[in-house]
Amino acid sequence: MPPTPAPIVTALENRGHRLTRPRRRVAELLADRSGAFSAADLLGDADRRHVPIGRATVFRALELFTDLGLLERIDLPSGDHAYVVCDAAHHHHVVCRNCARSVEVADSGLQSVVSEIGRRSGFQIDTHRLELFGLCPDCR
Amino acid sequence: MPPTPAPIVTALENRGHRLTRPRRRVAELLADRSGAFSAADLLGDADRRHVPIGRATVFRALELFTDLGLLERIDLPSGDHAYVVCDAAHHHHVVCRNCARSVEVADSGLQSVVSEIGRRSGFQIDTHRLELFGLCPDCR
DNA sequence: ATTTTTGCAAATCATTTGCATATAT
DNA sequence: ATATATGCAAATGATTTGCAAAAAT
Repeated sequence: MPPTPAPIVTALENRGHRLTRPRRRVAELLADRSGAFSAADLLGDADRRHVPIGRATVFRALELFTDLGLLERIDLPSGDHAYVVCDAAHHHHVVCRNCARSVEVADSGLQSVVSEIGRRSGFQIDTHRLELFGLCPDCR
Repeated sequence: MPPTPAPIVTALENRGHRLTRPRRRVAELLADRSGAFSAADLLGDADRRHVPIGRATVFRALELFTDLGLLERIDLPSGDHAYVVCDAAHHHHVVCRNCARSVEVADSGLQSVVSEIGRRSGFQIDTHRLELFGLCPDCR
């Protein structure tokens, strides 16, 4: 049985969630993924690798991991939902439209753009999402 | 029968789409909406006002209008899909998390943030989406 | 021992599709 | 006249739910 990625173990423990076998399995599947993927992709991985996990459990784990900040749920230009693994706290993702590879990017100056928009619009801005899509260096 | 909003009429004509009764009806429903709304919201409007339009037709009109740049499809923090009416060409939307009111905002300095990210990540960035959520002046 | 989590299958929800009919050009 | 668009009802696909059994603390 492959090892369960440490950050996931700690994140679960910190918030009093149980470290179950199915959650570990999902964590392993995630560890082998790079870039953006859908719930269906993960279900497919599990199937292909004969890792037994219930469909509902996968959805529940994705939701939990997202709450814990281990994943972020993004929306592709097509409108489909996808997930990306997160390392840092606040950041955004650039996703390759060809191979789905994704990298986290720092908030380079976005913060001031956001406050500028808040000022101009009169809104009190709580959240923002910046999603970027294009071609990664390899796919260019 | 209420008037069909002019920009919609011209947008359809320009691209050789037919100005049908159902599309006019959708256009009228849109005109009476402010802020972000879902396909279901619109279907609800039609129902409530006894405006007869098929469900499929509403979805098809929303897709068409989005292609024409009259609407933008956004994703709420909840992950639900929503639409907002667009005036300008390129812009982003701030959506009130309380009343769903939305306003378009200019690209204040975002362009340079995007190119900065492109440079740092090595990606060739084609598209980006910035969605902002918070409280509008009235809901604060 | 107790509480949380699982897995299944059924339910739900949004969106799409096929196709015969109606409508705009 | 002819191509396009509609409406229906059925299909699809993704995600969620209820609930009894299983596993983690």
